[in-house]
Amino acid sequence: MSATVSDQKPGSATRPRNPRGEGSRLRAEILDAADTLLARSHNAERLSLRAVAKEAGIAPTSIYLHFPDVDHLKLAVAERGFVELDELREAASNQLSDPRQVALARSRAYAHFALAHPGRYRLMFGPELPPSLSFNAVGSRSRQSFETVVHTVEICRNAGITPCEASAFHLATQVWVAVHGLVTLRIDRPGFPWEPLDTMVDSMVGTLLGFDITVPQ
Amino acid sequence: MSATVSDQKPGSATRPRNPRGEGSRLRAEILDAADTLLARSHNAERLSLRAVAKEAGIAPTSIYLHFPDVDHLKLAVAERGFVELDELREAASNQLSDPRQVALARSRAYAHFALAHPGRYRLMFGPELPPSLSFNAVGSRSRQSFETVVHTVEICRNAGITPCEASAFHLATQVWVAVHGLVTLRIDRPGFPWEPLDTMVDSMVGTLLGFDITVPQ
DNA sequence: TGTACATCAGTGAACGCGCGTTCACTGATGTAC
DNA sequence: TGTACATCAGTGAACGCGCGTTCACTGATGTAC
Repeated sequence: MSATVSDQKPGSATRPRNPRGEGSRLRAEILDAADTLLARSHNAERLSLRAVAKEAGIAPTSIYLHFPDVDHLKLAVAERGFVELDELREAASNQLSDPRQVALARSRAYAHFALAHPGRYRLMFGPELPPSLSFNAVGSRSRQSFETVVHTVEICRNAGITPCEASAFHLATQVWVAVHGLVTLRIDRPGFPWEPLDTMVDSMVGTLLGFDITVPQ
Repeated sequence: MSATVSDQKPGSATRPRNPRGEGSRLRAEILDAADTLLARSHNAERLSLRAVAKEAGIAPTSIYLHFPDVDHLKLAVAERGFVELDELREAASNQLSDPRQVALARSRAYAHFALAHPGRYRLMFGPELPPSLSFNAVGSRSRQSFETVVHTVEICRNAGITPCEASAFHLATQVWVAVHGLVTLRIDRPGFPWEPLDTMVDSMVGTLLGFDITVPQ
């Protein structure tokens, strides 16, 4: 058990600098450290630049090599979260053909992501990012993410499943806000006597989209 | 326009002390100052003991005459919020007899309260209060507040309006989380192309409770 | 009627902490000549 | 082959700020004797 040069504890002061030309590796390390921090203390903790630097084992000033300020760091963390959320929803539904099953599976995947990563979820959909970063502008990651919900609902409509008088945008918005409310309250009020998560997601999404939740597999 | 002794600017250093025996007046002044602060900066601001003291025109230490720590101050602010929310819902529905109209009017009043007082709403339903204050325990103000939703749904069920296979608790929970998701996202993502608030509340609550939204007045 | 004392409604200074950001710097590695 | 210089990947000290909380205190008003 002899200590060697390659022994690198996280947060150790002997972190080796990246080789020339590979400075951008630190950017990923910073974002990883932020995710770690958010995962560790999911109790309403805020992300701070200094805490991220400490977790990454670097000086606070080194963050500025890759982000102009702390808000842009938060933005980058949120954007990585949207990528992961989209991947999880895709993975949960790409083997399914019934549009109803697709809608339910994607909604469940969304809810599971939120409850598995409450800190990241809050950064993505909560009040911590300043509105100046225009996170809900058309074309932004979060809007792209919402458009996949609209698309899923449109497939249901084209299959004649949902009530035809409501627009896909209208229904997608309802599904989004309902599942968002469900997961945020489950995170923030864990003492409430919640029914099982999947049961509630299926029930609410099924009702809002106008189909029964017990569809054949 | 001569200055007299009774000229009391808010935050002035010349705040007169309360008469003997009336020290508890300050408690209400502190809570008023907290509400003012929350109303002024509803952009994700946190309530701080020092900021409340400054707004009330007192020394930070004076808060401790009435609250053991900052969390109990926040708790008191939240509890006043629940009282006001209950009053607003009652006022919005006490002239109505149709159970469907009652359910919709109370839901709309809830949503209006949240959007009119986003800072207070976040304190009541968000992550800012430590779970140790057991805010969702049976019998707490927030649980009492939720029980009124269950009661409203029960009246609908007894009138044969809602689908009979779902329990009132089940449906009330769905209504609560749906409207909560709607108002928090409207607060935190004001750039999204939202449909009118009342339209969305009526549509979601009507769908979840199983009745059409265009009921006769 | 006078006075000592208790109570009440607060205040003021100080503590140690974490925060975002700035500025000047260090020291290794590549490249031009 | 040697050397001056530019670039790159970071660091360290310091700034002013707001935070929650502590401790000892002040000064007015009531009450007991």
